Amino acid sequence: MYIEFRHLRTVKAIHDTGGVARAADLLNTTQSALSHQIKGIEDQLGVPLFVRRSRPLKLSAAGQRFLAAAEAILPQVAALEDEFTQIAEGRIARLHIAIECHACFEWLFPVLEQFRKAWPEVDVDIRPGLAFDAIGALSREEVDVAISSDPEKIDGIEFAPLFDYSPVFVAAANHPLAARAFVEAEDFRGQTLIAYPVDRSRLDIFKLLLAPAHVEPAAIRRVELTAVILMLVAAGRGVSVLPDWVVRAVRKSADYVALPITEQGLTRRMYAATRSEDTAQPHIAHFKRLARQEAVKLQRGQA
Amino acid sequence: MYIEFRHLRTVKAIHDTGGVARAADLLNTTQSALSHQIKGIEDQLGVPLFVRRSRPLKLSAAGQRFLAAAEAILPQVAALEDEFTQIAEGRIARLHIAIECHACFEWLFPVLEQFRKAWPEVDVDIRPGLAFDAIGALSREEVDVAISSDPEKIDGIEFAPLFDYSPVFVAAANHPLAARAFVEAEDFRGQTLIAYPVDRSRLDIFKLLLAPAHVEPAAIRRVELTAVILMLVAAGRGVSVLPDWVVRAVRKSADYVALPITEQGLTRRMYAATRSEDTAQPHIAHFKRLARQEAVKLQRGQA
DNA sequence: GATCAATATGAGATTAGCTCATGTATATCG
DNA sequence: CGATATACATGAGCTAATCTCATATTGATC
Repeated sequence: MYIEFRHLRTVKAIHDTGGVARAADLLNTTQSALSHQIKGIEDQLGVPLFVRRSRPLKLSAAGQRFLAAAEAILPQVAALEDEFTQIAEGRIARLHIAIECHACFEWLFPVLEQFRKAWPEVDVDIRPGLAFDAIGALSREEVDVAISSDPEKIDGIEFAPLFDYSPVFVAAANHPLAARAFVEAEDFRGQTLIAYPVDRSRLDIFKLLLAPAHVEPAAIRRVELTAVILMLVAAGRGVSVLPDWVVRAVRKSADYVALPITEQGLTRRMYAATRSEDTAQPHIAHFKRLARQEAVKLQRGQA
Repeated sequence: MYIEFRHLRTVKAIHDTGGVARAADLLNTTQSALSHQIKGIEDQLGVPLFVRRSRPLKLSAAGQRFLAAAEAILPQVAALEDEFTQIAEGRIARLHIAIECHACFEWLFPVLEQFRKAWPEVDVDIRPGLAFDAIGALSREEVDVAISSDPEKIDGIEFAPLFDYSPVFVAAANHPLAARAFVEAEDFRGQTLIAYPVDRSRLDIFKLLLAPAHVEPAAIRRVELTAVILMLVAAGRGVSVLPDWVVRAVRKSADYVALPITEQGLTRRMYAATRSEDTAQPHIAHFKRLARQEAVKLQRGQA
C-alpha cells in the first residue's frame, strides 16, 4: 500500500474531530474502514502515527509530521479539483489566438482588452509565432482561436466570418502609379514589394493576383511592422499591399496613396476559426461577437 | 473516481516520456492500465487532459494545469515518504524532554548542545511546562524523555538512573543556622523557604523531610530562577534547599553557606524516563550516555 | 493509400478497500 | 475500586475499482 490522498484525509479528519468514529462520520465511511486504513499506512511507513495509550487517539510525533504534510497537500488537491469544476463549467478557460494575418494584431488587441474585462478568469494571449500553421496549431490545441482568411474544410474546425476587407495597393504619393485609378498584376512587374515576412502563399497579393497572373515583382522586402512598411512606402523604397482598414487605421498622410487592385477591387473575408467542440462555449462566442463589433468600427475607419 | 496520486504520476509520466507506452514502462504497468486511467480522470473531471488529434498524445490546456499541480504535489509526497523512511530507520527523530526538576535545565542544556552535534536530524527541545505530569506526558508521547527523581512502576515506561545528588540547605553566611554542621526538619520552623514554583509534592525538602516530620515553614516564597534564589538567600530573605550540584555549579560565594540536611545527609537519584519501545533507539541511548557523562562532571563541580 | 506505431476498448481476473460483526482496551461513574 | 460505557482493533466475506490480456481503432509516415 502506498500513501494515498485518503490517508491524508483520514489522519487530518481524526485529528480535527478528535476521534476515529467522528472522523468516519465526517468522511462518510465507517470507523472500521478508517481503523484498517490507519493500520495500513502505519505498517507501510513502519511508524505508528497515533498513540494507542490514550483513548481519544492522539497523534504521535511522526503523526504530527504526517498531518503537517496533509495540511500542506490537501488544499492543493482541493484547489485543483475546484479549478477543474470551473474548467468543466467553462468559467475558467484559455483563449490563445493564432494570427495568420500579421496586421490583425492591430484590431485584435482592443478586442482582447474588452474581452479581458468580461472574462477575467480566462487566460488570454496572442501567439504571432504560429502564423505558418495557425489551423494546425488550433487542431493541436496549442491555441483556441485562429484568425485566418483561408477557410479550409477540416474536420472539427469551424470558420466564422468576421469581416470583409480589400487588399489595397499603397505607394508613395510621387510614385508613377499614384495617379492611376487602380492597379493590375502587370503593374507590379519591376516594383519592389514591401511585405510581411511570411510565406508568399499567405500574402493576399500573391495568392489573389500575382500567382495566377505569373507576375513576379523585381524584389520583395520583408518588414515586420505595419508602421514601418508605410514609412518605407512613403519614402519611395517600394510599394505594398495592405488591408484597406490597416491603411485607414493609420492616420491619413499625404505621403502615400492607396489604390484599388483591379478595376473592381479585391475582396477577402476574415474568419475566426475554432474547434467545433468549443464553438458553443460562451466565452468563445463572446469573443467572436466582440471581434465582429470591432470589425464594424474598422470598416468605418474609426479604429 | 477521485483524483489520486496515481493520476498525477501518470499524467506526469506521459508528459515526461512523451507517450503512454513509455510512461507505462516507467511506471511498471501496462499501456492499457494508463489508458484506462486517463479515461477515468477525464470522465471524472469532465475535461480531456490530452489532445487525441495528435499521435504522441499531447497535453491539452487543462492537462497542462493538471501537470502543473502534479509537479507541485508529487515532490511533497516524495519528501514525506523519504522522511518516513528516515523516521523508520531512526535517522529522523524527536527528543523532547520534560523536566520535573526545575534546576535540571542547567546541566541538561550542555547535554543537548552536544547531542545536537551528533544528531543534527533529531528535533530537540526542553518542555518545562510539563513539570506537573512529566511521566504522563511521556506516556502520551508529548515528550520522549522525562527527567524525574520519582521512579514509578508504570507499564511501558523505563527509568534509567543518571546520577545521585543531595538536596542541601542554603542560607546566608550570617544566618543563625549557618554555623551548624547540618540542619534538621525542626530548623525550618519559622523560616522563609525560597523554592521553585512547583507543587510541594515535587520539592525534595517537603517530600523527604518536612512532610514526614509535619513541619511547616513560616512562609514559602516562589522563585523561578536558581540564580535569583541564591541571590535572595545571600541577601538573607530566606533559606532554600537545592541540589548540591546546583550550589556547586554557581560560583562559590562567601555570601551563603550550604549545609547537609540531617546528620547523614539526604540522597536522591535522578532518572531519565523513556518509553520502553524507545529505549533501544540509538539516539535515546546516546542521549542517556551524554547525560550521565555530564552528571559526572557535575559531581566533580566542573560544570 | 498502404503500412506501422500508438492509443482505445472490452472482458475477465485480481486485489485493495470496505462493511458487518464482534473482540478488546481505555474512560468514567457510582 | 469495580461496573458500564465508549472507543478502537480485528477478522471474514464482499464489493468494486483497477489491472491485464487480447484485439480493435486511429493517426502518422513513406
